[in-house]
Amino acid sequence: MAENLVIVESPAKAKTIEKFLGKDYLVKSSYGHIRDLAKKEFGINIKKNYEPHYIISPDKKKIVAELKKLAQESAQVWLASDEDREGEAISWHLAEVLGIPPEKAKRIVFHEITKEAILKAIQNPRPIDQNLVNAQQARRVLDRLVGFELSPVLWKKVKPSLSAGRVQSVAVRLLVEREREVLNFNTVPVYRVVAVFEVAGSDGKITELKAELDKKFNTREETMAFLESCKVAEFVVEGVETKPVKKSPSPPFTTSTLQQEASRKYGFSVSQTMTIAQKLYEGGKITYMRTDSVNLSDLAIGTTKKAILKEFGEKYLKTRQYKTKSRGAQEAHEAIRPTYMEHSEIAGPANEKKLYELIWKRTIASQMSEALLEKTTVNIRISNRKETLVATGEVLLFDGFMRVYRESTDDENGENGSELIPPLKQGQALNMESIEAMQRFSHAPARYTEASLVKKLEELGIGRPSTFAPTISTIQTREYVVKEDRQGTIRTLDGLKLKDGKITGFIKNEKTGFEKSKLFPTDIGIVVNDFLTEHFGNIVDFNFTASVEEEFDEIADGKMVWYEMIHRFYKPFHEQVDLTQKTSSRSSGERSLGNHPETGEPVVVKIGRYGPMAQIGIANEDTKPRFARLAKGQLIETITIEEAIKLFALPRSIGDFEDAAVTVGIGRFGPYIRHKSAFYSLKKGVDDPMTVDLDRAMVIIIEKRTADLMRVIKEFDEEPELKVLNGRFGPYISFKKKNFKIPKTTDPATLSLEDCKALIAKSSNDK
DNA sequence: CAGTGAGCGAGCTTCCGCTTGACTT
Repeated sequence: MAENLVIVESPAKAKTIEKFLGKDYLVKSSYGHIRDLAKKEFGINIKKNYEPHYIISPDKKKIVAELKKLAQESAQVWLASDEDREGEAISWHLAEVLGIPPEKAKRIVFHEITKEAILKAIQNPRPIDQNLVNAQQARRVLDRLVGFELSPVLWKKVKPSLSAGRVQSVAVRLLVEREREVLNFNTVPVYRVVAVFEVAGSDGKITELKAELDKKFNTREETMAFLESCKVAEFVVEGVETKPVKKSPSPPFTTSTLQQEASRKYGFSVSQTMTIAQKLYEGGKITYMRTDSVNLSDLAIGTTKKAILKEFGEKYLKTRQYKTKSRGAQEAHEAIRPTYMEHSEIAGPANEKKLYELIWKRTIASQMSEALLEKTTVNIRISNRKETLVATGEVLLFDGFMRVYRESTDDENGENGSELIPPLKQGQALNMESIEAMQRFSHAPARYTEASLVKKLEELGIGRPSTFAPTISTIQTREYVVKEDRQGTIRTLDGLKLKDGKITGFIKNEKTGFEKSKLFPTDIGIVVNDFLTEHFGNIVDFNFTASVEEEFDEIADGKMVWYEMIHRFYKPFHEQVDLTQKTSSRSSGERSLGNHPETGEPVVVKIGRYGPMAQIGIANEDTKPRFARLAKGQLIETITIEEAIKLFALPRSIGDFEDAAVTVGIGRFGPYIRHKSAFYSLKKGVDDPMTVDLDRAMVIIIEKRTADLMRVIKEFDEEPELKVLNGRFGPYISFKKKNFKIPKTTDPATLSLEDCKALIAKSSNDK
């Protein structure tokens, strides 16, 4: 039996550390937190100074029992969870559960997984920092109180099963506010003018020089007048300015910057990025992937330096240490970097290779020289106008870090003046080749992607590296938000061109409103957000987290008592919850669209029991209202009365087949055909429910019937409720609406009724 | 799975932050 038991948070970390420590040390992992607040009565005794009631999480019972046993058998237990608020609390919970008095606990911390760092940590144990633990308890209790008091208000006032919380509700608010900015954006066209000049070099070769006018015109008339004057104008170089520009590399990856870059460069969702990174981490290929630190260990900087010298030479080397700038960072780990910098690539699945290379390049680049550019600006005077034409160009003098890595931006229509400027002298007259004026529309702020929302949350200090991906998925599973593509429309732009003394008009088409994998708030998201901002504005305030974080820091410094801080927050908050429960009315987001043009009945849209819907007419003794669900992409806030009325064209009857009526409608899962009480989905992008005809419907019905036949591997006359079917995950047994697995070694076609029943019985016994 | 659109109303839902697998119909 080992003399020493070391407990860390992550099993992969345990494996690595065990190698450094040798035989006398057994290194185990707690798999994160082992206890949490009970669910009953908040798990908090509000009357008794908010005393938390912790229980061992069900999925941790096994590991806790194992750790308990090992702790008893060991002479010493080293608590080596991360050095931050949560890590300190994990150690404290472990000490409590394993029966170690906190003052006797051997708490050790290290920020990098190297032999030196760990041996040093072992030599410097300390007691558990109770103040830091209390800061964590305050954080935990506050989040529970907010979440478990606000959510039930929503169940009562909006819809059951909804949720609210310090983090998710702000995330939704950001999306709702951005959506409104986009929808209310007033786009205005202006004319942008670009002139092309021909410049002869010393060798007689002609190069083009493009210059943009420093003014944009609002009307066609103004633009025409400008071009008219250019017909007779002379163009002279007024000034040439060149200045050197340095570009520095970005710091190494944190969780949030990795999610952003993987999204921009490869289109990965944030959870996809985290799953791939987890694989790389478990395989020992990268350091820990949930971090807010940009710090690199000395060892890492050393090996990075070596790799740069070997691949690119001394000219490209410039080592540096970066400082974290994000709010509330706790820096328990290093930045995300390759474990071994000498491996510029790895073997494995394509996505893992891609992400690894991205991390490798980013890390390498962070220790490379700045890129040197020369930026040139040329001002060109127009003899008969006061406006100036400006040409800008950039020349790369030394690539530096850009040789391996360039960061992408969220701005898709980024236009960089990176053209080469021919040598020019002040006072030089230029030969105008043509001038083009093109309409350009101002565009609304961009909608958030998953990754850009994470970026924003991090800027506001809301959420942690371990919760960014789960938060993004929570707001989607609650259906506050959908991730979607939008087709967009074509818009026609007006253009004017001056060439050879003549002005001609032309048009150009441009795609607008096109969106790819963007987050859109739903009606539920909007209604919940408006309700929360109206009644609990302080909780969904963008600075709420930042201000409570300041108080948590005070608690951690021993300058504030944690439950007193909670009390100051809870008292007014709870009163507000009570007041809202009692006085506010139900919130359905109802919006009146006016009256039906033919029948005069009122048309309204609101959230009903089954989601957003339109209603024509009101319920009373003689009239019954009609209902229709809103289509995908339609919002209560923006739908027009015409669009709403159109929804009532469905379901429509399209004829008879096999002596039964065939109808077409749109349901919760999209457009469908209904025939003899069976449903058949319409093909996405192929069939339109408004135009689909009987012939096409018959084809769909027959296709579905054949597909269903193929699905059946075996049926039994004696037991019609039992079937062997082919499903998404392979063959399975279906019995009384329940499904059962078939062992992979068994050929499903050979199963007898008895075999199936045996498999069902076996599966039931396992549970 | 998809149709519906009220108030007889059981019992349930829910937070954030640490960690990984389990395992889908």
